[in-house]
Amino acid sequence: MAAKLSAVVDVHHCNVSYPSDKNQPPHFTASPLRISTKRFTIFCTSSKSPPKTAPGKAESKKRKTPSLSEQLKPLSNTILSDQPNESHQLLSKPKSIWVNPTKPKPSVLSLQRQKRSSYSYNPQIRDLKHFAKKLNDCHPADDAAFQAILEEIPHPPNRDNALLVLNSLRSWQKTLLFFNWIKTLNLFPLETIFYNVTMKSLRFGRQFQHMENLANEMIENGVELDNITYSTIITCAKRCNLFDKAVQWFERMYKTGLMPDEVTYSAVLDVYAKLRKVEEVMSLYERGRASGWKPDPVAFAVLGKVFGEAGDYDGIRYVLEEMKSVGVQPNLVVYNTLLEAMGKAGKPGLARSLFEEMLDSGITPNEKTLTALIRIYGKARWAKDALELWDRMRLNGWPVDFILYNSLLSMCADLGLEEEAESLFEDMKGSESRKPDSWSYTAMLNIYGSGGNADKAMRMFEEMSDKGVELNVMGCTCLIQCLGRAKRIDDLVQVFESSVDGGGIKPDDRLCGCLLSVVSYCEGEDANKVLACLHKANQNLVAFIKSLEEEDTKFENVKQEFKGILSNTAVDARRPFCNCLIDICRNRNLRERAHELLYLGTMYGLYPGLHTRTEEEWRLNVRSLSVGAAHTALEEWMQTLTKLVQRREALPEVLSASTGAGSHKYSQGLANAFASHAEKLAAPFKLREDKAGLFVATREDVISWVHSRAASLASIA
DNA sequence: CTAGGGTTAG
Repeated sequence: MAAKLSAVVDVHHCNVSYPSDKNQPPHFTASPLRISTKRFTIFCTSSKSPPKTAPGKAESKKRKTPSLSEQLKPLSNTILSDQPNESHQLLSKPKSIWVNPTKPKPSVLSLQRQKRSSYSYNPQIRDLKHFAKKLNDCHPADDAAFQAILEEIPHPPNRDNALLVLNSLRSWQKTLLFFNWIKTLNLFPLETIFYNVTMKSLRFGRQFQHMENLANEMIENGVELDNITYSTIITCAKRCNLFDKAVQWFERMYKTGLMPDEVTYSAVLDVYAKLRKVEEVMSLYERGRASGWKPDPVAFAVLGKVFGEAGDYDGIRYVLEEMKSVGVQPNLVVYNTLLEAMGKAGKPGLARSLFEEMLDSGITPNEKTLTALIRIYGKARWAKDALELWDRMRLNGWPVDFILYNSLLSMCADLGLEEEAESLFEDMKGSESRKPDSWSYTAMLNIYGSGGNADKAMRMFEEMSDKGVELNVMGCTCLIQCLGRAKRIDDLVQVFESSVDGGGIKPDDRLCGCLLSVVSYCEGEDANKVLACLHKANQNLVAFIKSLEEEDTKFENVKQEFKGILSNTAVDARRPFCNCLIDICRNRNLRERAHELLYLGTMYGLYPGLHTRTEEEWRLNVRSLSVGAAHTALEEWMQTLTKLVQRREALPEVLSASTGAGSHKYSQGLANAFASHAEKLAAPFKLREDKAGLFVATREDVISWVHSRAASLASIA
């Protein structure tokens, strides 16, 4: 199926060798490749081609939670007949499996929606609305006052009157009080609709327990639960994050012989989407299709969301193809969902063309559409498209809200558009309804921080406290990064202390990573001051740095400590931690330690694709490495290549190293640093003129480099 | 919110 297709193993991708380590924490993605090697080496010292498939991959993909079909087994034995439903069929158009027309199609959903009774006009509507307003205005804690108002109901509380009032109450507490009052009056039997209306209010207040009590009361009193009841229960459970409850009530429908209709069905689809259970969503979807269901835009929005969250482009394409084959025209929400999904799948170009398609079909974008696109262009650093879209927004008068304003500011930060951001920021200050908030200030701190403008960043910081806008942890991180780069360590300490001790900011792993990077390029007293800050946020990390500096610390200890630290670190922050720690070692002349850390980082999967091989070319990819880590990796690689040459093993024609072009305006330097280190090693890599950040050497270059180096070493000896 | 399902910011 789609999710599996995108997980296909990249055969050019797995050449790092790992000694087996059985004690890895469960959340480390162990490499599927375990070429056993006794040597302490990061790169494979065998030139044999890597296997096409990775042993153990299937193992690691094995699901830990039961699939929906497993969960619904009791159901499928009673109601559904077993059907072949292989997941790999999903990308193709579902075929009709039910060839024999005398056998009925097994059905998982009713093709007809729940019918609802029509309201008749209530001549007392004015009086009753007024009455409901009095109940709504009554103080929420004053039960006696509420009861007193109830007694003054202007018309007899018969079925229609009671229903009208019940529908007009706002808070769930009052709805429940009124519902119970009607029940005690016992003037007429309470039909399903009374429960449904009450439940709707409970859902609004996220009162699942009350809701479940009512549902059980219905069962006890023999009141029928219909599709509206179930979908309300299921979506309430979902909003309260009680997903098992949602599934439980859904299963109960089948057990009692009630077929879900498409509304209930897509509510459940969304439950599985929220749980990110892609396969379950698809299984349900496919079963629905096999039952003759023609999904509507809401169902496609759910599908789009689930693939977007998985970053699964094949899945998104599948949704688009399905809509076409079913004949459903996407609406605004579907487009918004798919645009968002394209962004998450890292496809800005396809998001752009989908947006144009949406405009061509006559749909006007709303704030959410534009927020998604602006964000995508910003993250992709597509300045031209971002600015062009911004122009079109103004030109066409497309809707703008506060979130979109802040997203535009963040986009400016991503692209380093300082002037544009400043003028937008001034606009916001001048407006009544969109005064800059902590998001807006964070974006400005980000801009000045990444631009190295410490003075302006500090001015923003002061302005925030003047205006009473709270600094959040991300703003704090941007500011500290900026002050660190400007070597304004005393200001840095002051900002850290005022925001962590006084301002109630809880340092997160990103902030720690930022402090760690400042430590890596500071010396002496400055480094100690920053370490003291870091100590308040993460004691173990500081202890680990100290142990790295001690000569008699054994590799085994480094390994254990580092593993412990990484396990307690957010996944996104692990590689930056490792990069900074390597830089710290290099800047303190602890080169062996740097190699140990790079080795461990590779083992724990922090540098996937560090080394890639095809038959013609081997490449060292250091674009996600810090300068020190890149130096270390280059040294390591040259050592490995030396061994291969000495053992006369085959090398590919081309050996290359990629530092990346550094698409961020302020993130240059890795290529330069790499070039000078290659020069220092006299390594034969030449920067390719036509490809930014790509260093290339031929096989012959490398072989002669190894020989000349051996010769010079021999002459020294 | 006139009984039920889907979409916006590090």
